[in-house]
Amino acid sequence: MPELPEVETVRRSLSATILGKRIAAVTPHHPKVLRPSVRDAETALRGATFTEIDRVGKLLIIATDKPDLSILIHLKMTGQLIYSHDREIIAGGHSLTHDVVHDHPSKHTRLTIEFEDGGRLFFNDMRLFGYVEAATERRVDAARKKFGPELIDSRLTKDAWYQLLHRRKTSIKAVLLNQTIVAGIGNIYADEMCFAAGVLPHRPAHALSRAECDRLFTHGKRILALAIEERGTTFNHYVDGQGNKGNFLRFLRVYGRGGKPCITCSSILAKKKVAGRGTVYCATCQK
DNA sequence: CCTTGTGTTCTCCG
DNA sequence: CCGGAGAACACAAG
Repeated sequence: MPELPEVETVRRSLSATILGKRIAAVTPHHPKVLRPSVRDAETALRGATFTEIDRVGKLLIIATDKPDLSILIHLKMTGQLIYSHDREIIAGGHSLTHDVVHDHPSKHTRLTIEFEDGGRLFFNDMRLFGYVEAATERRVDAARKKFGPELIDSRLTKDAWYQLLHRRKTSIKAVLLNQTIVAGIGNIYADEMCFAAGVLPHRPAHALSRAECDRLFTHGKRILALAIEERGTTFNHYVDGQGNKGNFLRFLRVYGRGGKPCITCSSILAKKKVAGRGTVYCATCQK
């Protein structure tokens, strides 16, 4: 599942490949992926050049050189954005190589954006929850406003973090997953943060002590930073902008490990639904 | 039946 | 009766 570290990795990898390239053609392979409508988005995108890629939480915001046009992209659960360029090296009139980096479009490719230099950007999404949206500045501003601060934002202080959490009556897991309270955390990192902080995910947020909130703050920042460094977690579908898997899977201590022994105390990790999501935790290590 | 991110809708409470 | 919080539902495919 693409969460903040995965989307940030996609942002960085695509920033190195698609910026400054003019869009020659937009080919939708499924009607519900392009917003606000297939026709409007196609018209807006054709001839545009991507100038900068920003990210808020799990949402990518790509600026263009067209007036009042940005592109919002959300990968949701199974979305992938993969850039591919069929490289042809011509020497002495002969084509020496023709490397097709990826087998695309695949059956889950919902959109292909072709650039004038021959490079192509594929939007794949098995589940069809993700979208590519042509947006005005007004729309982008409205989208940005819905997000709370990010845990990796250096402007977010420990005190402000405590203020965000300690009044909430719902579970700490539901708070961590709520994008309007804190942006970018999904099911994988929520469970990892609770484990690292020694906090049971179903505890009401307002029942957490200052020390427990501080531990969530410190470990949360550490986990997200390390996950970005390791280019994200590939559990099922996630790949970066070049089709490469992330390396953070080997750092996971609880997610996906329900029924297996705790890394710390060897007791069997519990698994149950919290905040409507599958949740793994250690009933011994987490209080 | 399970998996999950988020927008929408419903319910509850003061 | 309004507003807000929180929970439940809808979506989608394998």
